[in-house]
Amino acid sequence: RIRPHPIPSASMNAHTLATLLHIGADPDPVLFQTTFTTRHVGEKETLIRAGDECRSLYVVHSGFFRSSYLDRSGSIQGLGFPMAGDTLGADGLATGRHTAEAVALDCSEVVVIPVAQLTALSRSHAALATLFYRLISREIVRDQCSLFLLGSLGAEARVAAFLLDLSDRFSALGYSRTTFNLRMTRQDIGNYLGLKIETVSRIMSGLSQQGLISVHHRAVEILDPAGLRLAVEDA
Amino acid sequence: RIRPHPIPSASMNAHTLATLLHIGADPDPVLFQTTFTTRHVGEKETLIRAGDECRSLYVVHSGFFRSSYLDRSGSIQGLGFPMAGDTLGADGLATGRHTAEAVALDCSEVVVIPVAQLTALSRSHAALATLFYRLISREIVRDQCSLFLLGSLGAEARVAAFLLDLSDRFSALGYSRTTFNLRMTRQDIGNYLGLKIETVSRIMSGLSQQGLISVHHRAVEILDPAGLRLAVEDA
DNA sequence: CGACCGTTTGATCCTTTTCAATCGTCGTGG
DNA sequence: CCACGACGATTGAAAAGGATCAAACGGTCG
Repeated sequence: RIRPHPIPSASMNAHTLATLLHIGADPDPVLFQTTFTTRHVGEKETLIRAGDECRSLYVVHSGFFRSSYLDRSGSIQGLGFPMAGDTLGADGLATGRHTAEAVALDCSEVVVIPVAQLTALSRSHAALATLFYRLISREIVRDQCSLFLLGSLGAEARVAAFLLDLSDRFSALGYSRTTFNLRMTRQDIGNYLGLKIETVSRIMSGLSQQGLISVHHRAVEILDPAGLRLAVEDA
Repeated sequence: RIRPHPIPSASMNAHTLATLLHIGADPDPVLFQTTFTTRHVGEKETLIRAGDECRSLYVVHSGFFRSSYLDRSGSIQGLGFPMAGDTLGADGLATGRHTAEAVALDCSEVVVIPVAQLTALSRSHAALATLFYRLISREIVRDQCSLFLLGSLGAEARVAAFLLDLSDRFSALGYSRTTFNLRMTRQDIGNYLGLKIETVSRIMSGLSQQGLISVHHRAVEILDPAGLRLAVEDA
């Protein structure tokens, strides 16, 4: 599906990028001089395909993605739902080829960081090198949290934790902490949490009946955050 | 437990490090000049504690580790069993504090890469920057594979995949691909695979009865690698 | 030799999956 | 504008997979 209108292209300086990433950076003039281009990604468009050569990293500027790992045998494992400030493609640096794919669930915009610039800029400016290392390391922390979710928590706790995580992230971006629309399908949630979609649906209903949330398809309202946190803990 | 004899300390140049990591590097003379110190870690000694300030990354030179994520509520999630060539501590770069701990299961030796040198060397030598980025990115790939294990595979498949992974890694280090001793307890395996120790034990016995492996406590022999791979696939 | 720690095995319970059917919503075309 | 069709979501009942509880076994170290 080709976008009918010209693809908007803009640029962003490194200091703004650091702000977007919530990574504190000294107001080094070089950070203002260094700019990256941004790229538009249409809804349902695949930004990164598994097996692709890794030419750039991407930092989400706006929009919403789904990233997932594809096994040769066809089964899929959701890895996360990156949104503004999150990084895409850091898995590709290791071997030069991406192992995970990234699809936009919303019309989105990403900051493009060519790998060539990654090393070139690391070389010229220590502040940028630090920025990049933190960027990539954050992916590790995020993945390890997900591992904890999948390995140690029961189904209800996983869903509760998932909703609380979304709540926090939306809130951090200035959206409502309590009321939001899920951009992903139940299938996507299931793939991410290691649950079948019936289970996800059932547990959503269960949390609703407990009065912790209110759900209508993709519209979610968090009624009792403390209660949800409790549902995560005691599992 | 204090080691009674003096702690051996040596150094390793960056080219040797790149070789250890199986990361191809041009024989740049600067790689030979740049050296890192190594550090001994005694059996059961904790190299990295969750919450510690992140001063260095470590690359395992010899030995065997267990790394795990600790939740505030006390529950634990195994993250992996790093051995020679694997990296420890890359989670700490994001915030400056480690979120995961690393314990030596064997008497081990690690190459120390101070974070200060990480940026300094990235600045002076592009080849080293590339090396470091690959190093850290590889952790992401590894974690994402684990996510797939936990999210998409059943208990038997997880154990089978775990054994095959160990087999590959031991083989890559020059040890036997078919016969090896597990350095970790069933509990450690369970924490890593998101299974209870009884389940791990039962499945080991099951694989043994199917003639795929032979187990006696921690001594494992892989009798039918293809069969094991099959056990991973069809789950 | 005896105590302890890690492992194995069995029986039962609980959670999640599976299979199946229905409902609701949105988009399309009559 | 309404009807239809497609897809996603929900719900129920039965089955499977792990967890839990409980007990015994085996090796190691004092």
